[in-house]
Amino acid sequence: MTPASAETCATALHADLGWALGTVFRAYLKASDAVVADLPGGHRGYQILTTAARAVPATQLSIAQHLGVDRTVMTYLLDDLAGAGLIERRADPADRRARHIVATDQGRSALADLSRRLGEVEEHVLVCLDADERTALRGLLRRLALHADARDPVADPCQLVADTAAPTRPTPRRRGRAR
Amino acid sequence: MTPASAETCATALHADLGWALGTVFRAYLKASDAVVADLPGGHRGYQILTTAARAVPATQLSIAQHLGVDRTVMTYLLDDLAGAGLIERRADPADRRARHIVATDQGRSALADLSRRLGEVEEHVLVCLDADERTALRGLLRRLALHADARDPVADPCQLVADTAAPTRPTPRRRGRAR
DNA sequence: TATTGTTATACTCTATAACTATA
DNA sequence: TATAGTTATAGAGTATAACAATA
Repeated sequence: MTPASAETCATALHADLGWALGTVFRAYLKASDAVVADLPGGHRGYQILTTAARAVPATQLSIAQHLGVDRTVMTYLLDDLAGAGLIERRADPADRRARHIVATDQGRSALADLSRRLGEVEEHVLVCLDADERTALRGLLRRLALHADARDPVADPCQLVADTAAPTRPTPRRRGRAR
Repeated sequence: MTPASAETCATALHADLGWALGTVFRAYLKASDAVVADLPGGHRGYQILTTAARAVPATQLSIAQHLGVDRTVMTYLLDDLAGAGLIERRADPADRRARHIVATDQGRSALADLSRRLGEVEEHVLVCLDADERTALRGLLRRLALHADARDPVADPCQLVADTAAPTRPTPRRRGRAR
């Protein structure tokens, strides 16, 4: 076991927002895995269920987009949730191509239980922050998420990095056999 | 196009820390994709490079653990980074099983360029927050990430959800053919 | 015997393409 | 013609298992 481990690596990356986001996100997923383990679709199943329990029904496509899921994957996820009796697909009277996703009574009661337990997990993930800091973080993340959700196109970053003078070489992203 | 879209769905999920984290993380990945597109390993390649550029060298395994990557995947990632001339594997004099990962000169100059451009992307992702809020968010996320990084085992959540009275049914997590 | 790193393989997950039905 | 949803399939990504070298 080399001495160069935890805090060394951490300090190296502490300025990287991407690393912090990824690490916290992974920690959340890991901490909440047990709660959603028996739910079809896991974490995404829970988020679908949350959307489906709302008063105003959303279509498969709109849910997929706002959850960052491909629409073909959404089909499978909904198949499983419907198979478990948690959601239903209903024809959109205004557009017979689309389906409204609504939670069943069973889905709502499952959601209530899951929400309570995930709330506990969230607090546990934030355990090293005090009450004010937790509120602040939740608020900031929520604003960022809503902002990102609103303007999905993400046009600007393309301009930001328009001067893409390849920093290394145009490696085709896939591993090479060499050693 | 149904009226139930963006803000409807968003309000439904705004209380969910997991959704916010995932959405912001995806937004970051999307915004920074172009910057790391030509770097072997993409985002993870960048984080490995950051670690490799530090004064105190880290081993493959320690990097893998702190980046949430399987050690077998780390081998491939390092193969590509080494193939591009950005990092080197050096024998750990204290333990000849382990390899120290160090950045080459080329790797350091590539890292400098990438860091600058990723910094711009980060600011762009945080564009809807003012300066104080950005600092606050970075600080809070950093503390959470360091905390999660320090105690990887994540023992507590298992106790938190010890009373796992399956909320739905023990679905084997995989999709069923039924419709 | 346990651990680091490597390799091959099997597996999971995702996305592409093609199709149906609506608009 | 374009869009919502479905399906099959190919492809990317991941992890398991087995191995070699070292502790």
